Amino acid sequence: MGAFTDTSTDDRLVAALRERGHRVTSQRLVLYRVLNGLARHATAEEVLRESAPLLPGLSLPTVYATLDLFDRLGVARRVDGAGNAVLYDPRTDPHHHFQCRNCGRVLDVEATIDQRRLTAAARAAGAEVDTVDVTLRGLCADCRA
Amino acid sequence: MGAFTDTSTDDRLVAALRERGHRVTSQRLVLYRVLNGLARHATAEEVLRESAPLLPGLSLPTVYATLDLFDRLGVARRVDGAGNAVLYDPRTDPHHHFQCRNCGRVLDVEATIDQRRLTAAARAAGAEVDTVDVTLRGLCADCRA
DNA sequence: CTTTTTGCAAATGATTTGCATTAAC
DNA sequence: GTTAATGCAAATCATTTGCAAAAAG
Repeated sequence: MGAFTDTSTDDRLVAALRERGHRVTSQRLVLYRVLNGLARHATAEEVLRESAPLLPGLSLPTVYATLDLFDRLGVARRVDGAGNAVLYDPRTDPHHHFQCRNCGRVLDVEATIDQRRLTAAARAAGAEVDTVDVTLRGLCADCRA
Repeated sequence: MGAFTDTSTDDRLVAALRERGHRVTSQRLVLYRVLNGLARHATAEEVLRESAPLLPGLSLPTVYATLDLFDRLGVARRVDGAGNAVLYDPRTDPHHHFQCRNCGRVLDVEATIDQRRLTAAARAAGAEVDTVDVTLRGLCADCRA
């Protein structure tokens, strides 16, 4: 069995797609497996590169559309890298990110914050908050050396 | 006296420039006054538009370079808008941002968080943290209607 | 004088769009 | 059958780069 062919998590994607009336396509299934198989933040280009052998003819516009759909469905997270390409994160559990100012690398930060005062302040301004993204910036271990 | 000609805050910029060995130029002074005069998040294009009458011949590359310098000097903040153009924020006091998923507008969030556990987690991974950016996302008051 | 900063024109590169074709349902 | 999803080629657009001229110290 090759890499990125595990189907054990398909159910979550299929359920999310059906719930919102989206179609279940082979592109969506494969991209979902690939992103989860990579188990790290990846760019659309990287996901395409890993998926191409499994889906001949797969195009970059489809990868972008699909990964953005995953973000909207809540089965992946879009991570906006300052200036750099957008990353897609297979993790959907609570965590945050550190981005190196020098090399651009993004690391997971295994800590959460109390968001109540933040969301309360935004709600006071009439806004409806659905996510809170926290990005720490600085120098990673490698770039400090 | 026209708009954006107040010189009362020049000292802060001049001190920051001198401290790091950068030159004091009319472009830097004017852009700093304009950004502070706008008193809100602005794109490089917007800053150029407001500054052009005061600095004939001012170019967009200079505006980008200058605003990024302000961010590095700590006299302004760079705010990365998801997908949209980067914004530059004249405020440097502690606050966070809300960005509308629909119209892209960025609002200030007048609340702070306890960053200790976040920075501790990043430091545990060998990283040196210098800033913590928090962005809330959702729908603004206008777009909810 | 020396070195940084600027302006201009052109390049870059990630992301998106229009449209005809294909595949889900 | 209908409608959404895909692939392709081309467009978009914020941002950056190379380089000669101008300005700061």
